[in-house]
Amino acid sequence: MNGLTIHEAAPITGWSPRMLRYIERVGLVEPARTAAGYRLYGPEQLQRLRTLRELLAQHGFGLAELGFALRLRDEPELRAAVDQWLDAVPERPAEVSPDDWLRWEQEKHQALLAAVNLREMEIA
Amino acid sequence: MNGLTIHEAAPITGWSPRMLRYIERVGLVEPARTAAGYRLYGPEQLQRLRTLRELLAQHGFGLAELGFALRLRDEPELRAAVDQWLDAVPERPAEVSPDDWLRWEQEKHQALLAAVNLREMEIA
DNA sequence: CCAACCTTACCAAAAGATTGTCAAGGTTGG
DNA sequence: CCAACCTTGACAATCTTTTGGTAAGGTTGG
Repeated sequence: MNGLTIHEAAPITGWSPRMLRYIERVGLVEPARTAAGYRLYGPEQLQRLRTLRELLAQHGFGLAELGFALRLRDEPELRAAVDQWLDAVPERPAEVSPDDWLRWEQEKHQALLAAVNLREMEIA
Repeated sequence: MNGLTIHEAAPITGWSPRMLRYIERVGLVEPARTAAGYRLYGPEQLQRLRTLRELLAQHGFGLAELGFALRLRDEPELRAAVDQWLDAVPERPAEVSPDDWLRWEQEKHQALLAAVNLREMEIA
């Protein structure tokens, strides 16, 4: 039996047994298992669980956010989509010429009508 | 008046005025302002708001998660802390020698006692 | 074999995120 | 100046996430 059971690991790490299972389901800190399926927390896992407490406490975020950060590094497609959206047009809207703005103003009413049409299409 | 007001931008983007303010508070899509403080949505913001709809719908996550991804790129300290935690010991716990495991087993009882002491210190 | 563990799977309370609505007040175009 | 916008802020309904508990059943050490 090379590791601590969930009820032994709980008081050491500061998490409840319930939360240790939850943390595992989110994908952070996955302990080894015995042949029968019992969780076994080794030194690495215990250390990780302790630092996890500090990490969440010091910067103000939760398990969901950290789980999302994990997804971002595990799923390249997701990472790419998010990065692409975040990278888009962060610059000042100053490079638009007066002509463009004029055209924009003229198309404003048109755009509103288009939106109404879109709404109707969604309803139908 | 180079841009759409919040009630004009709403039907075009598919978000409600309330949500446009919420999206701004999360840090995604911040429109320009008039001297009096009125929000002005330009072509970039409108495009961003439309793609935001798709992004959230296609991959299953919400504004909070995307807001956290934004924080990760805006706050280097946060990024470093999260990366450091996620990078830690992802390898199999197979490199531990039997001697180490023996020592670990012997220290197990000791660790539990230490945990109890810690608990008492927190209470006091 | 039995007491004391462990497992998964639910139900539900507490907390947080999302969304609407309303109130009090400032801005603007005619 | 007035109607029709806009602003921020607060309260609240709703939905999801977080957390605890409990039930039904398998595992283990003595």
